[in-house]
Amino acid sequence: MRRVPQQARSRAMVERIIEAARTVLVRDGYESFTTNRVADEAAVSPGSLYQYFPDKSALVTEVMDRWSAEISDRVAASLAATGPVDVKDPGTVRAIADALLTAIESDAGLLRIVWEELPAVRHRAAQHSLENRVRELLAVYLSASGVTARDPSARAWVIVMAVENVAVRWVLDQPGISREALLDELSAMAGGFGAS
Amino acid sequence: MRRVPQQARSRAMVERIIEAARTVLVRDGYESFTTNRVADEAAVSPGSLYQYFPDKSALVTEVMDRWSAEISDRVAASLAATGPVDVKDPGTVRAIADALLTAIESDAGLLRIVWEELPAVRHRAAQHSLENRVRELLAVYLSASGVTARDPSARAWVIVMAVENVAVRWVLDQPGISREALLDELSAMAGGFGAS
Amino acid sequence: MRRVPQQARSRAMVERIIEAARTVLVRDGYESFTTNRVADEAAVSPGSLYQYFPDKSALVTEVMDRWSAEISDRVAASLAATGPVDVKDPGTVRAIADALLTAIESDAGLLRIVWEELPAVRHRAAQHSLENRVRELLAVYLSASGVTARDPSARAWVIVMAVENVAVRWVLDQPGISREALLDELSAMAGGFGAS
Amino acid sequence: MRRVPQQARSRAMVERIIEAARTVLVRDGYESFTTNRVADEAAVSPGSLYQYFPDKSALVTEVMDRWSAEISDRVAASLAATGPVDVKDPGTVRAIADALLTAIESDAGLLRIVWEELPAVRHRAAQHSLENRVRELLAVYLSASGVTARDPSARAWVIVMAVENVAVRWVLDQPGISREALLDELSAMAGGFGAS
DNA sequence: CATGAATGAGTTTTCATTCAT
DNA sequence: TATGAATGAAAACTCATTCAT
Repeated sequence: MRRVPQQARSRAMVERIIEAARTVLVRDGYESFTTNRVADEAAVSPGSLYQYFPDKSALVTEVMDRWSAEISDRVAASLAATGPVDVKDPGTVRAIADALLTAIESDAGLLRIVWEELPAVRHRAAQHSLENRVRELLAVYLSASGVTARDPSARAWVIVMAVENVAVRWVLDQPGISREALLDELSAMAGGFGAS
Repeated sequence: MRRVPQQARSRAMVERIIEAARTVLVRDGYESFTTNRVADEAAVSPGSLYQYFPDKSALVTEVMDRWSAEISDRVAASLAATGPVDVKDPGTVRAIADALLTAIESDAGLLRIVWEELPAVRHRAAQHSLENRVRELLAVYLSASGVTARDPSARAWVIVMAVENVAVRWVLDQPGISREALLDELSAMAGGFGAS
Repeated sequence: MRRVPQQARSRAMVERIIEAARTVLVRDGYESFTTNRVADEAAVSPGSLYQYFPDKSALVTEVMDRWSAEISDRVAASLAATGPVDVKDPGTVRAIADALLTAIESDAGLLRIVWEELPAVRHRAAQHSLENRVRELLAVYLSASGVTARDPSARAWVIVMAVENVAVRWVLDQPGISREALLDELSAMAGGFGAS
Repeated sequence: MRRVPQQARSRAMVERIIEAARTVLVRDGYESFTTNRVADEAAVSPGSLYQYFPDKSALVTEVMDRWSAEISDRVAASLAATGPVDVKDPGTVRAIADALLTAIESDAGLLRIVWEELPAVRHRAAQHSLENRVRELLAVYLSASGVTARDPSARAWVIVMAVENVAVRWVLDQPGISREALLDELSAMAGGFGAS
């Protein structure tokens, strides 16, 4: 029998549980997300689950926190890969939207759960992390670019909401629009304000 | 004891149940939405409830169907009140967005439940009716106006999604932006495409 | 199939549950007193139990309330059977103690549970009903008789406690003392104060 | 690292555990008395606890045995301090009751748990040690004094029970009677028998 | 010996649904 | 048809106890 350091053992167990939670969430949906089912899926006893998470919602929160961290990482990675963001360039919005799409496309299953099944009230923080990420990114561009509006913060808010929600819906609803066409429209939408 | 025609009695009962369901949904949230509670609220026995609805989710579906019909009606009513929609007028988007806001503002409580608490999977049809309504309206404008795009249907889809989601989030999140400013931004967003 | 009026049906069920609770309490003790076990014993589903009692402790409370009412009734009945209580008569204490013994002897099983197993904190009211009963009865005698003390209320309290506890311990511990001898001692104890 | 003889280490561990058990019992009550909590409080692993105690109830028993030994010691100490017990002196009962009060007052917290929360069945021996102690003491006095009764052992039993229970209730219920008044009544009660 | 992670049967309670009346 | 008492499977969570290290 292999020697496994304690630390490693518990880490492995936590990982197994979180992984199982994610699986159950995506496979069965939030209404069927039971602590017992997660324990089953993780091949772990219900008691063990409660040694690492104070209650069911802590489990969900953890899954969501990880998911939002992943999104952030992926957005950052995509942007880095695209090269430096020139804040004056109207292509910026496109790059950001592109990065965002890349990030959320990678786990559409969980995206659907987060967006459509989780009771928002209970998980607002993690749920809005996407928003925050997009807001941060666009804020830089918007303030730097020549875009003007009577109420700049209103404009920023509207653009963030629009880009975020349209991107999510495109991934979830598969409306038969090409990725390129979508990006075209999104940058037109944000950039077009210039003419207003 | 007055004789009440069966048909009428049943109709009244169904109405009472649906009304109670809506009340419970808005007052207590979806997590506390139990068939027993609805029966209580309707002053009806649980057994009766099951005489008209095969299961709990049918009840929710019915509430949502009615709600989306109301939204449609209100949008139509608002537009009618504003006067005829001139399809060439860039003010059209503003009018539509205005009508949409008016419609959803009138029952923000239920809007929140529908948007943030209901498991979307089970009620996709009703939930998407808003989109369909807006899509129909904008489709007319977009096709008639000079707005051109490489992919007109993509453009329409994006605008619909953007307007709808931004409007809903504005109502639910109360982001401290005036109604007028919001409408300004929304029409700029849609209209701005012209320059693209 | 016999027609049973609703009212009668639920009454019967409540009775079955309370009876089962009492049985389980006496047979298995408080630590094994489970809602599921009570439901089993009553041949009723756990759900039914909760239709009549808000929680486990309400069940216990009900059993205890009934038990203390029974005790009261039996004490009253015994005293009535003995004939009128002459408040000046030193035999009064004996009569009261006798009545008390008769009352608690009739359900020594439950007496043991109440006295030795129930967490006092949670059921103080019902648990002290014996005390109250004894206090009331003796209060009349003590105030009317020539018994004097520097602090009459202290004397009353001491006698009540002594009679009550000694009687209970005699029933529960079966110390090999005859009923008559016990009554002799108790009245000597209370009456003897006269000489102090 | 200092070498600690095994024996000594185990003794220290046992002590720590028992001490922790007592603390938890008094601080949190019997319903919250869990082996894990005791282990925590003792800064010891649950596994270690089970190396010295076969199960939870053995732990409780040990705490109670120690407690009753302490009571005995304190009673003895109080009596010793008061001076020699003159077996003919009617003040003897007073001295004994006084000693008893002193003993149980010193740890009213644990007294309450023992008297009101612990399932008596499981710990009868320890719980009755108080009685035994008092019985022994009073037995000497009663047999030596001129007190006569038809059944002397019955009389002894009654007095022991009365003194013990009244003393305990006085400590736990705080009935607003002075210590002196209580002692007066107790000795009157026991001594008054003389007149019977 | 000591550890403490892991266990899993068991606890209280809920609620969608049924069915005899 | 309407009732509502009854159901019972299942949920979240606990805790005395074990055993590999």
